[in-house]
Amino acid sequence: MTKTASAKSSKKEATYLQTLEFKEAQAMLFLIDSDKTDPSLEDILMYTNTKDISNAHKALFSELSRNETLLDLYENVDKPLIPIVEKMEEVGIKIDVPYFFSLSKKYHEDLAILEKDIWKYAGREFLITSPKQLGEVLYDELRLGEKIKKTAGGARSTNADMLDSLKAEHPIIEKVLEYREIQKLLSTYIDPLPKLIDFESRIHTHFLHTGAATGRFASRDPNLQNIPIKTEAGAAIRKGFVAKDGYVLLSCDYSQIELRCAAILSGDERLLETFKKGEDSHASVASRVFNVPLDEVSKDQRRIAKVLNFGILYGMGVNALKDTLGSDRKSAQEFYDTYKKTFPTLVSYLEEVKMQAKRNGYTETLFGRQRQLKMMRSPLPFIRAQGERMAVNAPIQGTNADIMRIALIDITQALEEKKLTKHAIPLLQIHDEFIFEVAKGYEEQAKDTIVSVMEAVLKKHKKEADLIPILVSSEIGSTWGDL
DNA sequence: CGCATACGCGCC
DNA sequence: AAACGGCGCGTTTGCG
Repeated sequence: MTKTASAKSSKKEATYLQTLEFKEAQAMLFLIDSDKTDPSLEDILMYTNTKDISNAHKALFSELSRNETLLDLYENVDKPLIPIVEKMEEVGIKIDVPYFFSLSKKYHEDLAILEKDIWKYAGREFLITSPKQLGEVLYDELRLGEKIKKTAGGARSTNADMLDSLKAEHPIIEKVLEYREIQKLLSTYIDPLPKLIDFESRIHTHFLHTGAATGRFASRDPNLQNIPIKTEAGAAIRKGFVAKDGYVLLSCDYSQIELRCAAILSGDERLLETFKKGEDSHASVASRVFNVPLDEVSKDQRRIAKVLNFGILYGMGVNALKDTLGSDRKSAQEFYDTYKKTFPTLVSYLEEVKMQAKRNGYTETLFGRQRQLKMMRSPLPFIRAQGERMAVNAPIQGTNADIMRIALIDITQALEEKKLTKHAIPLLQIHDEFIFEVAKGYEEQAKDTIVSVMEAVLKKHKKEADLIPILVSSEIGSTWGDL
């Protein structure tokens, strides 16, 4: 059997010769204890106090069977998902290798120029990739920055936020930021990815179905869930992910899914209403918080509402709000208070989640997936606060993750029923979206099938939660960058 | 030399 | 002071 499966599938020697039995055991253990992310064989044997995977599997199934909800999740969601995800890994996604090479050449040249510029400004050569050395140059030698935030380890921070605030003080800053961006793209994506291709120029990630404590997948070796998109230089990388000849790429993503989950879980009427009406949710929230008509919401008001919306999902405090908005403490506090006053049911829901987490030691998603949060009972206030933030986020992120899992199963079934299995093939899952490879001529049929299945997940599996429309937007293109 | 850690940063 | 949830991964640095 897979004796060879390395202990913690350690970075270097990860062997992925994992049996179905092992993966099922992982899935069961993860449903029982969300902290057992990507459990190793040893973890599983240890937990079940058994000597082989077969007995461990039996033991886990027997324990899982004592909880109807978790057993249901296992039988109908996590277990059937295993072969589906395995198939996605096997298929992989094609990349345009010559294109990656040309990007590499260009960016390495850019990098060399930036390096020279930076050394010139610094008055000496140093390792720009070393935060320690960069800190010495900026803060000791060039004497930039008055009040420098410290890192967790006590060093003067040189992160992008810090550098941004120093931009006006010295031209070296902008160059360093550029250098960092290009260096990141080269070393993490552009240069490593082409080394990973198979005979068809396809690369194969490994999805960890027990990868994140909330129920999300993780993607590893390589991680294809963090391919750049934000900056122009980064987005260029997505153009290197392509459909094979005769096919196109199709992306289908849930829009505002986490905020919709928050609306459903909380039952907050005002939040639900913005989705019922199909409004731009950030603008709509802005209109309510700032008490202005929807069509008079300013750009800045919308921006603030967006930060508030996201902040709520993450358990953000006033301090973080202030930093994110770049505003003063007083107005941050006002925004925060007004938001809470505007969505009282949402706030009381979040309080309820924290209390439940403290009482039970775990949170639950809409579908009953648990996240363990024993830390809620810690004597240390900081740990408890951290637990509260996790507690607030876990049901929201986790419900989204459940919906994605169920959607993938339903999509697979629908494609089989419509005889589209060979013409529309799922390649990637990226938390709120799927990427498919679709045969030319089948674009519309595949898109319609997938979108309607995705939009129907809640009303099909959770009728009582069918409160607002769940919308999916889709794009078709010959490269990922076109989506 | 390999390994763990700190730091930083890519994505949702 | 401490920073808003969930991940994976690159480079540097110090250690055994």
